Amino acid sequence: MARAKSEEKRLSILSAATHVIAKQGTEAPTLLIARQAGIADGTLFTYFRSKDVLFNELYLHLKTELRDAMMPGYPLGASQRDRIFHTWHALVQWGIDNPEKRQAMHVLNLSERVSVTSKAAGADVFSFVMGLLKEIVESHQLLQVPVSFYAGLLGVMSESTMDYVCRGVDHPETAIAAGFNAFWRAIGGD
Amino acid sequence: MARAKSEEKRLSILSAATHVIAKQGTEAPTLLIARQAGIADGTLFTYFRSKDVLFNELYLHLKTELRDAMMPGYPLGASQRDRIFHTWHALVQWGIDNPEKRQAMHVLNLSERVSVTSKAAGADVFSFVMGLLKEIVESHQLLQVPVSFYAGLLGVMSESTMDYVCRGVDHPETAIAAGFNAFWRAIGGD
Amino acid sequence: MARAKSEEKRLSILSAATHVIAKQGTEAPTLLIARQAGIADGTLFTYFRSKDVLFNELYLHLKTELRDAMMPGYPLGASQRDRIFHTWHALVQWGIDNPEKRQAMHVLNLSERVSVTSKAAGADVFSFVMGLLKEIVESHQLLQVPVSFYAGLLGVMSESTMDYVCRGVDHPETAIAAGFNAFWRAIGGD
Amino acid sequence: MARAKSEEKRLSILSAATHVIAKQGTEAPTLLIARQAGIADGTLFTYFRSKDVLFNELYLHLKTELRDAMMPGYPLGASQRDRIFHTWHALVQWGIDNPEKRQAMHVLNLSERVSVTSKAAGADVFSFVMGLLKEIVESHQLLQVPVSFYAGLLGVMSESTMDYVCRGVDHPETAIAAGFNAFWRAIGGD
DNA sequence: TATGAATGAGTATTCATTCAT
DNA sequence: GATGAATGAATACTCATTCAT
Repeated sequence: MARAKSEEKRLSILSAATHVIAKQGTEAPTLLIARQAGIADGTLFTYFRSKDVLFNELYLHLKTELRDAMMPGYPLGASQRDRIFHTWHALVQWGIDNPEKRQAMHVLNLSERVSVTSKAAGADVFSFVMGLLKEIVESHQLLQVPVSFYAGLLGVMSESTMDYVCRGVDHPETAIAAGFNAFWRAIGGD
Repeated sequence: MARAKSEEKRLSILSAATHVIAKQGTEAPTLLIARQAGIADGTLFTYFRSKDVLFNELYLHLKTELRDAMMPGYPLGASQRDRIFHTWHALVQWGIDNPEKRQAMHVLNLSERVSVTSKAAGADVFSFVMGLLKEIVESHQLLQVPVSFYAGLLGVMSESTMDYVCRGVDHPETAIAAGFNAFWRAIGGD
Repeated sequence: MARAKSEEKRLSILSAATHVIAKQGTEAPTLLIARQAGIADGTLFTYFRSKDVLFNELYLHLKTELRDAMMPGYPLGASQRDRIFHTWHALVQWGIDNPEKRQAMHVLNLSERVSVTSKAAGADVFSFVMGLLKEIVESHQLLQVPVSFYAGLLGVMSESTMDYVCRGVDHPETAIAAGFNAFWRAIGGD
Repeated sequence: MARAKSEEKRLSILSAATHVIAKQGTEAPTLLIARQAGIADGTLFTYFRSKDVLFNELYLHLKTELRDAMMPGYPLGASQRDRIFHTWHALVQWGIDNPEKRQAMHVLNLSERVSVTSKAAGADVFSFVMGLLKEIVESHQLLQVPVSFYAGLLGVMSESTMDYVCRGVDHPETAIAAGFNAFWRAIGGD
């Protein structure tokens, strides 16, 4: 069998890895991840051939989960602003609700251990956002630089907003909105 | 007297460390740094007591260099837009001209090895920018969130711009300007 | 279940350490001990958390073994002379039969790596000898100095005797007896 | 020149080495010895070709000094007991007065770094004692074992006495005498 | 399949000794 | 001769991965 027995165990390893990576980075020993998952050191390697494989799979796992969190309630027929706001809000809310997952994703993004291929696959998650952004940016005539540049801004500006909220803030919704407004202006809105 | 400890050698270690950290991260062996600097393994430790000391000193060294690069030509009496543009331009230009230094600084910023003290000292570099931003943001009445939030945006949006340019682009100045315009709009400019 | 941690392997590490310490002292590399024990470098540390832990455990292991060698055949109801002679003989005989263990114990006794706690525990081995010596010394009215002084003499005079025998001698029993007679006279016997 | 310039500096290195070895053993870095002697690290090696050479020379230096301390006031025509007591007293007194030198000598005696040749040369220091002991032991008819055995007893029993006194004692002379009496009885005196 | 003992390559730092100044 | 920077071999311990049980 290509994949080992218990799916539950697989998930608990991914969850343990998220926790450990968020706290200690990618140099944390696999032993810690195994302990956190409640399994023996060696067992980890029946589920993931190597540490790098684990990290690549975790990266995609997290990206997928994030995408799934961004879908529900998407207002298909609404205005550009409402649609991109929904995306922004779902993204930031997920980050705030799952700080360890966000931190782990961030660390993995910078790690050499996650392959270019995985990173490319992870970027696809945002492909649907690209379409929306393209529509907006074109209508705003901001095409000196490609849409991917504005997609990048969405990424880092939302991260900035999450960081700010996570540092402790009285009214998260105000912050989320302020962040969005900055982004909306940045891409020529209003 | 014996050979004096050579400032030139010290700098070549810092430079080697920049190169190696940019490529491999902070877990790269000191042996590689020494080799890159053209010295013996042990010699590194006559210049820096430990790996951590080296990394902390390098961090401040890079921050200082960046600050020095942002000063010349600052248009003291000019408009808000011109002043913040000068800052933006110097920052982005330095990053484009010194991709390894930028990457190393980024890695060190995230590293546990660089102490909170060093990071605080490094942040002071941008204190003069804070003043300018405060002036702008207040005049634009964007105070639902503190100025530090917009300072964060300056950081990540300029990084985004540098990444974009470094990925290879025909007209860097266009990209730098496009990035600035996005930032300027984000902070309420028009 | 996985391989159980083998008591046999633990003992072979202790034995290898005895050999190496006797030859090279406590500064001998752990690599040598591992090689001598027929295991991999790193395996040593699954049995003993650190070099110091190994040395402390070895110290107590040897002390315990020595005590066990001194017990059998102790003539409970015999004269003072016969009882202390039995002790002397067992001690010297063990030292002659186990020159490496004796040397290792000696080296460990002087080493900073063996904790005060371990040394105190090791000293308890001789507590029963202290009782006997006290009885003898008091009956000989040699109390200008405390019994511990004469216990010290027992230690160094028996060591001296072992050294002498180990240097190569025709009739060990004659030497053992001569050494004992000197000690017996030293503590006021006869 | 076979020997470097300042005899004073040579002596201060020997003195520094005594101090450092007594405190830290023979594994103490030469850097510490140099510092203690008030000279540069490298200078030590113009006076002593290597660490081992330094230790061998120090060993003989200390042995010689001890011999010199045992000579004055030797009662040539006196009784056996008085002559050996003088030797004993001088020896123990020197040890009490110079605990670091005694400790260093002890450590060097056990060290692999001091050659067999040096140790043999060091033993010669006691050759004059051997003559006296021979005379006594023969007259006491204790010749089942050679005189060297009783010389060994002199060494370890006097060491034991010094240890006892150095541990802190109210009347050193009483202890010195008690130790001597034990030794005198051990070699058949009465 | 699960376990955890066994492996051995990898790494920061120390230190005796050399040698440029 | 004196200095102390330069050298690089040496060493305890860690950890990803394998494999006997």
